[in-house]
Amino acid sequence: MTRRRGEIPLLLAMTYRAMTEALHDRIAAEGREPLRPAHGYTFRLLLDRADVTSVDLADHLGVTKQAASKIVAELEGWGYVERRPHPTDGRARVLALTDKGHAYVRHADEMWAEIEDRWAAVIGARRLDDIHHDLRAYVEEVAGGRAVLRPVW
Amino acid sequence: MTRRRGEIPLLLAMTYRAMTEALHDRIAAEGREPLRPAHGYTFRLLLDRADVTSVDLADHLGVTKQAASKIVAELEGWGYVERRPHPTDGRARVLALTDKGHAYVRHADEMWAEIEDRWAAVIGARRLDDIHHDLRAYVEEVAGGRAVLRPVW
DNA sequence: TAAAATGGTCAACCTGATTGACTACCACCG
DNA sequence: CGGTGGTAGTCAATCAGGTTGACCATTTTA
Repeated sequence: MTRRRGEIPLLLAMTYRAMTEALHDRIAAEGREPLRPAHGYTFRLLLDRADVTSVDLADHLGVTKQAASKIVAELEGWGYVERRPHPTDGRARVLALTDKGHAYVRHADEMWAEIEDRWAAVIGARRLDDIHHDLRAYVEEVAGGRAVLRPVW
Repeated sequence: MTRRRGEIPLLLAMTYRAMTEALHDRIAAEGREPLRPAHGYTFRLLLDRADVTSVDLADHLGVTKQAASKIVAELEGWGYVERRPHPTDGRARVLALTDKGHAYVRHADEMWAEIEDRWAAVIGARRLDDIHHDLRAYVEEVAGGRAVLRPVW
């Protein structure tokens, strides 16, 4: 099949959209809280760093601190995240995953992995390695490694 | 670099997000109307089919007919789309691209192509062909070819 | 030919975001 | 010290894009 120049971005969107939908179907089937991508990106940031504040999160997600604060409030209400006093800065709060939060991340990772596996079953794991490499190359070399993850709207 | 299982969906999101941002920067730099992905998906549908109604568009975008109608109203206001009386159904209107709409699609295709080219410059056109093939395989074989394109959030 | 289904519009509301104003605290420089 | 400017976080108002629900006009079906 020949490729129309400029068609790739659309296919990326369709693929990611379909994968996200698959995940949300599973989350809904489990009767979980309506976790959105922003929540997932939040989890991932809290896993990577131990000193994250709301402002850091806002920056990471590419939203205002008010929006980030709302997300944190939701996650706190569901028991996935805690706000602890900052050790040295009396204004700030440090965000951290609770045990429940950690457990959820492991669970979500497994669901994503299974979704990815269905792709691997069609094209082969080797191909997926290549794609991984190529996507990283775009994000790092073309997009400058900026990891803003807010949804495309 | 070894690949963590389940990492691909996140990378897809980041890549698509970065590409979309690149496009929007260009659109903004040209001083154009704030066209969103939904507008682009609309153009593409109108290119493919000559008898599209608002309900068809709603279905294609995965939104309600009211939401689709608003999008059409915007595009009509900007002169990209026309609503013509339906030849046989007195209730319906047929949507069609104006000349300005067609010109914009050509322009947008070129912009997407250039964004894609920057990726090709890093990983090679051959790799991009493979990715094209693999993405299509996911969309068709795993996601069942459903082409709902509404944004992920 | 009456009843059900469909295309489209209007209006009210929901939600996730924004902007703007404000408080409390920190950091630096005189 | 101490005041001045910057920063973390909250509250409140508003916006934008979407939804639900009611409705009319037309078309399709029984």
